[in-house]
Amino acid sequence: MAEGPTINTIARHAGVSIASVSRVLNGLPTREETVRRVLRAAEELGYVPNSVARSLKSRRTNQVAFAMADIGNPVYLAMVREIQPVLRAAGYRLLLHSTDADVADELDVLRGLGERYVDGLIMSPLRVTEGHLRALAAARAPVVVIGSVPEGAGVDNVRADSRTGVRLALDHLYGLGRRRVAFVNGPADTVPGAARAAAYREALEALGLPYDEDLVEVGDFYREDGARAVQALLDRAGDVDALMCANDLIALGALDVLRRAGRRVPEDVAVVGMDDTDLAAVAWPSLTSVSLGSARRGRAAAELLLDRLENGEREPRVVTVEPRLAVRASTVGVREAEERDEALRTGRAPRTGRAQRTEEAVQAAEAPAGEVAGDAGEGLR
Amino acid sequence: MAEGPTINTIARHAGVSIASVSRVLNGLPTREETVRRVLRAAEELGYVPNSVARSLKSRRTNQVAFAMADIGNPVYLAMVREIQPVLRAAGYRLLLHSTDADVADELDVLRGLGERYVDGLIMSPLRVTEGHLRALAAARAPVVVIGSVPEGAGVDNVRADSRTGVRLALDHLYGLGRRRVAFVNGPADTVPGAARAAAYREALEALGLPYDEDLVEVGDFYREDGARAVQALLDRAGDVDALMCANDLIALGALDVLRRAGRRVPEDVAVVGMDDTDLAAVAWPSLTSVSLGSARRGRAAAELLLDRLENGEREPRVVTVEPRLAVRASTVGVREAEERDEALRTGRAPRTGRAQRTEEAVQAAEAPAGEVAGDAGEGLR
DNA sequence: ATCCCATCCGTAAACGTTTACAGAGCCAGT
DNA sequence: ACTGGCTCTGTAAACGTTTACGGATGGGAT
Repeated sequence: MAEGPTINTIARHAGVSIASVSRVLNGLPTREETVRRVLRAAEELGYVPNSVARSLKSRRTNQVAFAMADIGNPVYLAMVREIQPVLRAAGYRLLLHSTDADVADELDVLRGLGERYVDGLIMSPLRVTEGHLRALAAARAPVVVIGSVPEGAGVDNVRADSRTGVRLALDHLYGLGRRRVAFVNGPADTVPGAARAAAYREALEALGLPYDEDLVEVGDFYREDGARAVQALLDRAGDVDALMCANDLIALGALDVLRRAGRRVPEDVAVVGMDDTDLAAVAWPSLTSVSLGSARRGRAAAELLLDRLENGEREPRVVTVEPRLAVRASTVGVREAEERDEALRTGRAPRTGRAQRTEEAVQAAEAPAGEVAGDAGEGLR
Repeated sequence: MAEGPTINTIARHAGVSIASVSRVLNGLPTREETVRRVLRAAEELGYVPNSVARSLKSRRTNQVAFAMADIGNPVYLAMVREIQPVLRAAGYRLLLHSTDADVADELDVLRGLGERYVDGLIMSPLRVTEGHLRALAAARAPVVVIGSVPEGAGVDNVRADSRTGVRLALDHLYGLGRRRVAFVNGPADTVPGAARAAAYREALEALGLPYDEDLVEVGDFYREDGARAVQALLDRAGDVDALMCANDLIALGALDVLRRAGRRVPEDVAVVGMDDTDLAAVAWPSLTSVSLGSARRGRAAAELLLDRLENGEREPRVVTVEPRLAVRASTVGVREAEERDEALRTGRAPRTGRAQRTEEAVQAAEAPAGEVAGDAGEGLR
C-alpha cells in the first residue's frame, strides 16, 4: 500500500511545474514536448489522480446518495437497479443509505448533506414528518424525493399514483364479478398507507360498492403481518371474494393463509398485490399486482437529480408515474394467465372474450396533475 | 444552496483562531471559555464539517465500496443487506458498483482505488482472470474478494463451499431414491460454474453413480436460460428423476418447463436450486435449495475488511462459509414441506421417519481447509 | 534595433481541514 | 526579580488538486 505518486512526483520526474502537469492531464493547450514528458512520467509512475483533492478544489464529489428504508425490500431494489445505471452513465457514483424507515436516521442523512460528501440525494421516506419538511428546506444539496411531498416543499418530487392504481385493481375485480373486496393495508401513518386507504374508499364509491369497516385490516408491509391480518379478516368476514393487498409481501402472506384455510385462489378468493415486484411473477398462483412503476420512479428521480445538478436553479418539478395492472393467475386463474403470458411472448392479443375484457382494465386511467413519466424506456423530457 | 460556514467563519465569529476551533470540535483540551464561544458560534451558524477536506488531510474517506455483477441478483442483494449494517456500525458509508460481470469494468474499479475515494473494497467477481490477479496485487487499498481466488493472491478471501453444497443436495436426492440426477449449470468459465461442475462429478462418484454427459446441460445463470437448458435436457434424457440446478433462477426456469411438460414436482422430477434466495421460499412448489450462505459471506467479508482497515498489515485470511440445505416442497412434496415448516415454527423436530432421514442431510459436511465462519449471528472470530 | 504580441510555463493562492511548533501569559519556587 | 514549567492559543504548513496571474521567450512588424 505504498503512497501513490502525486502531481508533484510527476512534475519532478518530468522536470516541469505542477501547473503544467495539471494542464496536460486536463487537456489544456500545452506545448507538444511538455505533453509528452508529462504523459510519459504519469504512465511510468502509474499516476492516478486523487479524487478527494480534486473534490475539495472543484466542490463536486461526483457522488450521489440514495436513501431508502430497506435495501431488502424489492421495491427499493427495483429503484436502485434503475438509478444506478443512469447515474453511472453521467459519471456519478452511487452511495447507499438504509435507514430502516427511522425518522431520526433520515433526518441525519439530510443534515449530513452539509458534509458535502455527495452532490445530491434521492430519498424515499416512508413517512414524511414536519421534521422532514424543515430538513428538506434547509438541505445543503439538491434532493429528489420519491413519494408524495406537499406542494411548496421546494424539492423535486416523483410520485406514484396509488389512487389510480387501486382503482385499476378494483375495476378489474369488479369486472370479474367480485363484490366483497377486502383491503389489507400497511400502517396508516405512512405515505403509501394513507394514500392507499383513501384510494380504496374512493374506488369503492366509484363502483357503487359500500364501504364496510369489517373488510379493512391494517398490519405492516411484510409477509407475516399480511398473513396475520388476512387471518383476522377471514375470521371476521368469511364471505370475502377478493383481497386487495397494499403490497406484494402482504399478498404473499394472504396466499399462505388462504392455502392453509383451504380457499382456492382465485376461484373462492381473488388476490391482488401491489408494486408488481419480482416475487409476484414467481408466486403460486402467480400474483396479479398493481405496478406503481418502481423502476420508472427510480429512473425519473435519477434524471430529475441529474438535470438539477447540471442546470442548477429552476422551479421544483413533480413527476407522476402511471400505474399499470399486471394481470396474473391470482385473479384470472392459471389457465388464462398462461394464455396471456403466451400472447405477450408472441406479441399477439389474448383470445378469449374474458381476457379481452380484463385487458381493458390494464389501460391506465387519466393522469393526475403534474408531469407524467412515460415508459421506462424513454427519457425524462 | 448558500455556501455553508467553514471553520474560518466560526473562528471569526468566535474571535479565536481556526486551530482553536478545530481543537474544540475534535474535543482536544481547551479552556472552558473558548469551548463555549466556539460551540456557540458553530451552533448559531449551523456548522457542519466538510468531509472532503477532512478526508484530504486524514487520508481516510470512511467509505467502502462493494462491487458486484448485478444488484438485481438476489445473491448479491443478500450480501449487501449484511454488509451495509456492519460497515455502518463502524462508521463507514457504502458505495455500490454494478459491473455486469464485465471484466474491464471490474478492473477499472480496482484501478479506481488509486483515486482514493474509498478506504477499501469488497468485490465479488464472477470470473477471476489473470488481469484480476495483477490488478489485485497492485491495488492501492485493501480488497476482500468474495469468491475463490488462488492462494497467494495476497487478498482476504471469503469462499462458498460449492463442493460440500452440491454434495448435500445429491445426498438428499439419493436418500429420496433418485438415481438419474441431472445437472443444469451456468457458464463453465465462471468461478461458481467451474466449482459446481467439479462438485457434481465428485458427488456422483462418492455416491457410486455414473457420470452421464447427457445429464449435464450448460446455460447461463438466469431463468430463461435455465428453462431452455432444462427443455434440452428433457428432450434428450426423458428419464431424469431429479434436477440439480446451479442456482435458484435456473431452478425457477426448470419449474416452468416441467409444469408445461406435465411433469409433477417432486413426484416425477425433484428439483434443487442453489443460493437459497428469497425466491426459493416463494416459488411453487417451494424450492429446496442449497444455501451457500450469501448473507454470511457478505458479513464475513465486511468484517474482514474492517479488521484490515483497523489493524493494517497482516497475513491475508481465507474464510469459508458452510453450506446448508434448505429442504422444501420441490424435493419432499408439499405435505412434508409444510410439516417441516410447522415444526420449525414451533421449534419441534419433524415427525415422520422420512423427514428424520432427510433432516440428516441438513448437517453440513466436514469443513474444508481454512477458517470457517459460523452462524450469521456470530461475529468473525 | 526596438517594440508588440502570442505562446508557454512557473509561482502562488485557494479549497477546508488537522496538527507541529512556538509564543504568550501566568504561577510558583528560588 | 529571575527562572522554569505549565497551559492555552495562534501561526503556518500540509494534504493534492486547479487556476489566476505574470514573467520569460521568441517571432514578426516597424
